[in-house]
Amino acid sequence: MNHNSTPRPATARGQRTRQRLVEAAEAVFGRKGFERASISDITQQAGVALGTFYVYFPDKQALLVEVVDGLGARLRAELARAIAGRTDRLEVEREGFRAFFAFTARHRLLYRVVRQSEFVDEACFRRYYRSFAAPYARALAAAQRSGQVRRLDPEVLAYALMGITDFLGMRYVLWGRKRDMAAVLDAAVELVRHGMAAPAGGGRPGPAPRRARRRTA
Amino acid sequence: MNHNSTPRPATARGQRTRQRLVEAAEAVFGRKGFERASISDITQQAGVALGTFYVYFPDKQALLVEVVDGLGARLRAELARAIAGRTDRLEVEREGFRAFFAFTARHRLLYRVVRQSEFVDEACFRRYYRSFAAPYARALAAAQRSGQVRRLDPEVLAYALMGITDFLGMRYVLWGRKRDMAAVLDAAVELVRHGMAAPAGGGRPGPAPRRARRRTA
Amino acid sequence: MNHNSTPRPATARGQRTRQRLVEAAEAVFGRKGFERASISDITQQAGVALGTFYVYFPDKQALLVEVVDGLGARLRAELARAIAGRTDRLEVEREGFRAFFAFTARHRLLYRVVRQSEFVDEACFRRYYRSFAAPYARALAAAQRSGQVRRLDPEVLAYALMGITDFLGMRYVLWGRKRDMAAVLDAAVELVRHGMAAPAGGGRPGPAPRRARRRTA
Amino acid sequence: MNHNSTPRPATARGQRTRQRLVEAAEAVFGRKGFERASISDITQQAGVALGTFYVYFPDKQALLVEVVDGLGARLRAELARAIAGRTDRLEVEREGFRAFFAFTARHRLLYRVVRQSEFVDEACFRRYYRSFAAPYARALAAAQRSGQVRRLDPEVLAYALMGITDFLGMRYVLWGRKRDMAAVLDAAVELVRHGMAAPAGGGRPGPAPRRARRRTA
DNA sequence: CATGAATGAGATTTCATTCAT
DNA sequence: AATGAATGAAATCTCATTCAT
Repeated sequence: MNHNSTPRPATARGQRTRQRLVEAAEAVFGRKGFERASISDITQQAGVALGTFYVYFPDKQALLVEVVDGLGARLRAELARAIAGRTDRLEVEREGFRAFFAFTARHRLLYRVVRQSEFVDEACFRRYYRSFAAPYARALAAAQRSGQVRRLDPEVLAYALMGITDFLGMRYVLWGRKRDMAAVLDAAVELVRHGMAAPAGGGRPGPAPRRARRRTA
Repeated sequence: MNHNSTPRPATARGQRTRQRLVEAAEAVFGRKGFERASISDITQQAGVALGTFYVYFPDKQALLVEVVDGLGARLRAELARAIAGRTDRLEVEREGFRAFFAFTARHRLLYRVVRQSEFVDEACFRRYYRSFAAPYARALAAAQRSGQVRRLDPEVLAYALMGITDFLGMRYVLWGRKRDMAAVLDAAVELVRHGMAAPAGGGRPGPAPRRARRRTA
Repeated sequence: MNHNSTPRPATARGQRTRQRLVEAAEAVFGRKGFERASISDITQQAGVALGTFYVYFPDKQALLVEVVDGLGARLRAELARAIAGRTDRLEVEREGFRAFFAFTARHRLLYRVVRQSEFVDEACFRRYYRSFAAPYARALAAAQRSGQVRRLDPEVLAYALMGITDFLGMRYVLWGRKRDMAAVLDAAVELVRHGMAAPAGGGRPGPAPRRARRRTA
Repeated sequence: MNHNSTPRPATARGQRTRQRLVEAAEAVFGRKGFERASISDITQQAGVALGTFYVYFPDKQALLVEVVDGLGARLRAELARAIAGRTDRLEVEREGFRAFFAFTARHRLLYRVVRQSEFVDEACFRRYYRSFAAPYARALAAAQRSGQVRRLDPEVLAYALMGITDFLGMRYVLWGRKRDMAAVLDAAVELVRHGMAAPAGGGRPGPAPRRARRRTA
């Protein structure tokens, strides 16, 4: 599943140069956007000459694909680490959300880079989301079989949960600094656990929405 | 630089020309994407000379902003029409989802246009989502006060619900033709209503995920 | 000697509009330079519509010519007023210098407008300077005949004196605010009167350069 | 915006190309004027592709500045050569005038280039004149201390002398072919030496203005 | 491997001028 | 007389890509 056409560099020096370019591209694509980022921006950021780019990549698009695929892989690894060993599905959801927000906070450009790919290489863009959705749906299906999770189409459920995470990350990690992420996390998990319908007998004015118990940043 | 340098046209003829440009831009941006669409593409589509563009807009970006704002206004109007007169909050959610999917299906290209704006005029992009989130959160808060909706931070709830809709629209309206939207709608509403936790006593292998009762396309 | 081709407007309203355009052009040409000033800049400054320009002038160049000719005429009139009735040639020089500096201070854009014409209509540019030089040279020749002025080619003398005035105006009226113009005037007149050779017997360190007796700005 | 965005070329080939562009610009700016000269004119004259221009200069303005600065440096060098070794101040003035006229005659078009800079980069324009005025004034001050020159503010004197040269150059080198430059030179030097006041006892009709003894072209 | 000069197609943008009203 | 919409030629500037070293 190698989606670009240039072979891996033969020498260790080449490996390093290539890596520098990928990292530079992540920063530059995130900052300026794909179209506005020039190859020259990237090579300057990487500290190599312009022509060096074409030693490693056939064109700008290939580099974006590599960056997006790489970001996806890293995020998947981080999520796997966060939920490793847990069996309670709602625990898993909570820790998955938390890990995603943390990753987003550390890589604030992630969204922009991934989203750019929609207009450059749609296959890459879809692959990104599918690479999360597929195992997610499988895990949800397993949890349904074990009776932990309501019987809904697992793929629909997976995309719905990803949508929640994505939008809350955008709104509260990327845009907002005003709000305690722990409260957002609690609210999201509560929604996911119980749905938005008020608990039975809840017609009378209840207490104010639960505020976060400070747990983590 | 000057955000108000092009005044509204003084004559009816000017109004018409301007409108032609906006409509042409919707088509061209949707078809080619913002960056790949040239001013010349737009003026050709509109049937006017290249220079005419600059009579009405300072640059391509200004036109994108106008298109995105207009699109948001139309979608908001459609949503308002869809839920008009309904009082049951979960009915409102269902009809809102349905209307959103229908709108998306009719303007599949414009989904892309909105997303492109993130890299062109981020304020416009955020404004787009906020213009939905703000009234959404207010409506949810009202439904909480009337005891229909669980007490969660209304804005968080609004963004979570928008995330669900957005991702399901992307996955099943834009990408997938394979699946019956009614089933997706049902699953989403069920999730929203009850959450994902299995109903009490649901340990035994239940029936397969519910398939949609055919209602709408 | 009408150097442009459009006839005078027939109505009083037309006269006024035309005059507004000339005045606007003076300001705009001075501020932005001829090439960077657009017809639209001028008509906006004048408060008329774009098309109105072509009612009165065949093109931008004709307007510059009119502005330059007009400025020359006004300056000549002012100089004539300043020296009227004086017979002592050095008095005349002093008052001429003074009037020029005063005019320049009031019309700081004069230089820029006149100088622009060199690249637009060289005939106009030369005419500007010749219209000063010719009577100047005649007056100097007369003063030579009456024994007031050293016998040098009067035209050379005229251009030399104009050069002095022009450069001192540029340096001290346009660029510099640090210096008292009266001192500059005194120094210029002293140079013109006696030349720069030190007075006989002036080998020893003389007094510091004469400072201006405050007379006028 | 970035005034240093184009670094010096790294290779000898680059140096040569850059130099070719500067020389082409001198020719083209002189021939057509700054505004009427297009980048394409310059690159064609230099025999390189259009895009090559932007490898070495951020815009046309930067090239003009380079041309003007270079021109000033060359003229200063020529003046320095012309007066080297002379101690008599009036000899220095005469030789300076002569060198200036000769330079102007050889680079008649570049006179225009310098003047254009006023409307493109005023700092450059002022720098041009100041770079002559400052050492000129210092030299005059020294000559005053040694008793050769009348005590007048040296900077005023410098600008006055530059004005004389400039206007005589314009009138007799650029415009006029009718007159022998040696006569102009003589008259200028005589004015500078003695001033315009008639010598004592000069009331009677003297001889006609001295005609040039043929010395130089 | 690495370099950076060179290219030229293509995009944006400006604006003098025309013209129907 | 006055208007302002419309034009399209021409200019500037960008940049992915090639290539000789």
